Amino acid sequence: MTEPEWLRLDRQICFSLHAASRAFNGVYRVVLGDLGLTYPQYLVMLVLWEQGDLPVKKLGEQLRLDSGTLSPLVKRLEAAGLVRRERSAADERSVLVRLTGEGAALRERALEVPRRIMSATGFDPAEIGELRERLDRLTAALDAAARTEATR
Amino acid sequence: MTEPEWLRLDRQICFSLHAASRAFNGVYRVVLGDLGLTYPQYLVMLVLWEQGDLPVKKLGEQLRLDSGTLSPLVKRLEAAGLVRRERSAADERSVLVRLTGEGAALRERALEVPRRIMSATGFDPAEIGELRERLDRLTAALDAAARTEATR
DNA sequence: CACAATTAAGTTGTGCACAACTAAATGCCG
DNA sequence: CGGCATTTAGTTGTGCACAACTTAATTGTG
Repeated sequence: MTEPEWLRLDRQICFSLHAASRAFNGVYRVVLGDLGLTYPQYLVMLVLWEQGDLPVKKLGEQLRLDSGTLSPLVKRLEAAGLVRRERSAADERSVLVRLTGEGAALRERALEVPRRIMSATGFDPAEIGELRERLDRLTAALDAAARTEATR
Repeated sequence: MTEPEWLRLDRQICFSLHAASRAFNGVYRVVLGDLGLTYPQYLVMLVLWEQGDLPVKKLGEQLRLDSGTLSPLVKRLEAAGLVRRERSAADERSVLVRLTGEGAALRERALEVPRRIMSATGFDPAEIGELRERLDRLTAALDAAARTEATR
């Protein structure tokens, strides 16, 4: 394979992933519009619904997002009345993110989201599972490589 | 399957894609750092290297990006000395993006990028091809669904 | 116990994505 | 030909991602 062909191929691969990510985002934008949530905000709410109130730190670990992204995002959720932020009494550095009644109630309306997303993909559950497995493997490899490259 | 389980599953799927996209971005950030390019800027340069000078409009069609994203991005490429922007004489609405000598020369240094990315994925070419096929199919389905949902 | 290192959250600055809008040039139709 | 719709860029505003930095609280160690 000649080098120019490598560049062509690379364009196709990186472009495919970029496009898929943006397309997914677009569908979530439409589906979540009804709930007044963005896609990353929905991810935060999913974690809170599943695991209950959590400090910002724990949220960041779950979603692999740092405080630079989470702090303003959580503030917007608070402005929307879905969560409250409370300094932990035990450790004043930590801020606990708590669902409000309204935030907890939103879960009911969110229950229809997954099915709408699934049907938008046009994939059956098995295929989705396989894709997910592949993406997770890819992510792990890429994260490892980024660390190695960075310290090269 | 109970409804809470659907929410759990959804979190896993959307999260996997989001994570993969960001992980890819991270590797490109490291690899492209040497060239002084971001990932979307690299995509623009790939199109220009492959297809020669293009108006902003055509670039946007290729990359599915609108002028709100492309205008400032191309300006940054111009500030970096990689491209020039020229109003078309034939149609004064159109702006032609032209590679400078420096921009064209950068292609040489970019030739190593695809191999570094490939090796970072830990996937062989066949597996990458398969993943790409699946992602493209997913993107097509999602785009179609977003249009249907939007007009529902 | 005092103080240096660590940790949690937040802030600042850059860049991308996208919606909504503006401005200017072109095309088309009566 | 004149005026209106369309097309092409660009602008504005919001939100996310991330790097680099700041601040305040806590931990660990001499």
